[in-house]
Amino acid sequence: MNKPLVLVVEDDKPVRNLITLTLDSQGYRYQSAETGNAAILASVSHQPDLMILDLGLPDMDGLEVIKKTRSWSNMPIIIVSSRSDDTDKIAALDAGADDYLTKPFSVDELLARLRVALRRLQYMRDFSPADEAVFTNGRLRVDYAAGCTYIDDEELHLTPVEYKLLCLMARNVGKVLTHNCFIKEVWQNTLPEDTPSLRVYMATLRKKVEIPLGQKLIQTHVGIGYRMLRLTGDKVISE
Amino acid sequence: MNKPLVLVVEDDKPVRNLITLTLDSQGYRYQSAETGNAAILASVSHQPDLMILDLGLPDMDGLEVIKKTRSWSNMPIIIVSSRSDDTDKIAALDAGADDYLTKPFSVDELLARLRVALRRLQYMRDFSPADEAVFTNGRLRVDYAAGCTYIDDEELHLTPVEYKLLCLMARNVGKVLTHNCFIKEVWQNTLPEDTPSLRVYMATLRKKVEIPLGQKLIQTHVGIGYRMLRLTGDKVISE
DNA sequence: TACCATTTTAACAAAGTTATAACATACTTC
DNA sequence: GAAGTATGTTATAACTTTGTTAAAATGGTA
Repeated sequence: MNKPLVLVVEDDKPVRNLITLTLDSQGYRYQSAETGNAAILASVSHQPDLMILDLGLPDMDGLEVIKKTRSWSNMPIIIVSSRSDDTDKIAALDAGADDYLTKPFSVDELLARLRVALRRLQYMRDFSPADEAVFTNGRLRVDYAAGCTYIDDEELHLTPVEYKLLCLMARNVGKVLTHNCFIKEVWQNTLPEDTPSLRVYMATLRKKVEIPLGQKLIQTHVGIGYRMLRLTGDKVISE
Repeated sequence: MNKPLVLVVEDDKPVRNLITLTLDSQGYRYQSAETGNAAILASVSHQPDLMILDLGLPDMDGLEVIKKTRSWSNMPIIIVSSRSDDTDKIAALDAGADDYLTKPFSVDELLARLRVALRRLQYMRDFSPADEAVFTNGRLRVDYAAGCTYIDDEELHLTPVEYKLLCLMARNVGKVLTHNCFIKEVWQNTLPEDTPSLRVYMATLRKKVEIPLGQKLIQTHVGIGYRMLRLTGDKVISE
């Protein structure tokens, strides 16, 4: 998980600031909401990794927020509340919250409990049925979950860059991708005027993929970029 | 989960009784231990679903119990302790505990937090790849329940880390696992510092496993990670 | 304390990957 | 059709990652 996104739901500004500043200093990304409705909206649209939720919100009870969120998500929810009563804690936990801290709380403890939740989340993601997503195009097959590429049932050995390029084109079959698009995706944020290696990689990819396939797969668009052709079943003789 | 089994580790008899009686009344099965060593023994041999752990034990620090348990299990651990200091909480949570209650605690809150942990456990079991008790790949066999590894019927002696690495790959046969994936799983809470040890372990694992097998099992994906190959064993009788 | 097994660190060799250059070929424009 | 530009190809060098070994730290145990 690269910089987890935490949704902070808290109407009291000083407390909210305390939390968000702390999160920021620890390298987390965050987003905040002051009301229950805003929280639900934000959690649906931004899909945060975790929610820190105050129970006393102006527009609706925190319990409602938990229940609504749980109707579609299993994201960890950590309650931070001034209600220290047992019944409140139990109600929140049973409604689907993962942890409950009573105000005033220690920032360090909050961080520790946040780490616990994220650790578990990571574990669940690692072990949950990884996207069985497999891309197929003619006899070419890319197994994203396994990180492997096949032609028929022969495995292709691709270097990381080659694999990334192929995936990028696979996820956009039929579309022309510009040079900049490739460079941005594969070489992240390096200098934009560097295309010579892209050509080299295309050459090796073609050698590795088109030769065993026996047909053209990567099409050049002069002055623009490249695209992967959509292959039909067995043999295609195009162009 | 039919009647979850809870391991209660607590040397103070009245508290222990309070907890176990409560568990009993709620329909949980339980087992108790008064010392750290007894706890570890019990958790290995009886494989409880969850552990309730007091940090102040006569023979060893509770932190040690957490760490030892975490070296082979991901069972939920709920701390119940009289130490209310932040640093104690943080140390325990970072060592692998899932929750932390300070004495005196409310029985009802403990039960609620227990339900949270079990709820999550259930979810994880539902979604984790069908946990077979024994993994077989060609002539390699890993008995998860017993924690043993065999080639043909010869037992392999693996250190804890080696065993974990092998299990991780076994549970993901055919998939490429990234370095980070290994580090997160095996070294739990250490940070994304580059771990040269991983390479060393792979080397020893290969020596221990591939040599007696007589074939390649662990494949390197440069710049990415490793994966275990699915072997088409000679000795496989049926699918 | 000293011993043992395990884990981590360090150093270097080996292997694999990526970038660069040089040249060949194809394409576009006029 | 020629000039100029863009792309394809190949080889090589620089670089990064990985494998391997040994030694040092760690931690548990008698």
